[in-house]
Amino acid sequence: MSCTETLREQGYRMTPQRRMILSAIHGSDHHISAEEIYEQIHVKYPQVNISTVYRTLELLKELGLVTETDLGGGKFCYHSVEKGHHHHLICRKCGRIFELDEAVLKPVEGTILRKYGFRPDLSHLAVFGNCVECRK
Amino acid sequence: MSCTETLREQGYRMTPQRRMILSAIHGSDHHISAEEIYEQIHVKYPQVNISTVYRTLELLKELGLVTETDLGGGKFCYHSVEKGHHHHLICRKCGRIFELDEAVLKPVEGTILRKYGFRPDLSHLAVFGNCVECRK
DNA sequence: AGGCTTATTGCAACTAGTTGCAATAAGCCT
DNA sequence: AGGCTTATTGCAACTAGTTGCAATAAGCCT
Ligand SMILES: [Mn+2]
Ligand SMILES: [Mn+2]
Ligand SMILES: [Zn+2]
Ligand SMILES: [Zn+2]
Repeated sequence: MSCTETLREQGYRMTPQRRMILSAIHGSDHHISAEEIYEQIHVKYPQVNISTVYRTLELLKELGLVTETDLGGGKFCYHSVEKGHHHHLICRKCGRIFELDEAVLKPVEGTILRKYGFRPDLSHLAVFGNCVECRK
Repeated sequence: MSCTETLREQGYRMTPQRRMILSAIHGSDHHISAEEIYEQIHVKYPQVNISTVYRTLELLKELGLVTETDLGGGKFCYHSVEKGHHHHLICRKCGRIFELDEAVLKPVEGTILRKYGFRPDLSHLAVFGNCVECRK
């Protein structure tokens, strides 16, 4: 199902602003911040307000179309859920970011569900620590 | 080793402000926010600035005396590391917070270290999801 | 195509947290 | 105890993100 269909299905409307925000997210091959999305749109359409960007990201998160992660730089980063399930390992010393396969945390999901009856959302985690290089 | 000793050992100084902030954290049996710490001090000593609270919390984190967690309310929460190692399960629907035993994530720590050479800091995580009640 | 309902937007004012800088005060050394 | 070095503070100005409200516009219904 397309993003537009998902929106419409839940009673939300597709607006030019939302189209531009989605296109910025889908067009970015890395994570993108709210500020970066805003700047990209602002060049062509300066009347678009940054609060619309934040509100739209909030909505896209809720609809499960976009994931939000705190990668430690003081800003949240976003990407399309279509880009696959993975987590991030972030080095506290050098700041480099590595991908962590979803499978590594899968067993824990079951353990938490059985032990606490709690279904954790382990779909896009940021895990801080120290990388190979920085541990030497 | 006491908090004062840890500070001194690293060349930091013990000030009345730091004493008050530490005492607020140690005195609280739950998690406490920066704003709450500030309010508590402000009643008696209105000249103390909130930037000092934020800066001190930053330092105490770095020294490993205090843990910081985003429990989802838009504010960070703090508590003394002395209060034991645990993680939090936070329900996205009802907002209730449950404790998750550290042991549950221990095996993952080893897996990540072996597979990626990355030493993750899994000492105080916030895991979002849905609780028993809200899954019914 | 035009009218109507109501979701969405831009705006302005706000909140949590950060940062540079000059004034202050820990605490070392005599 | 008093002087000196430099870590720390208060202050003011800033950044990322949020929120209430009136104006606007999606898209349904005729
Ligand atoms: Mn990612
Ligand atoms: Mn805790
Ligand atoms: Zn590193
Ligand atoms: Zn719940």
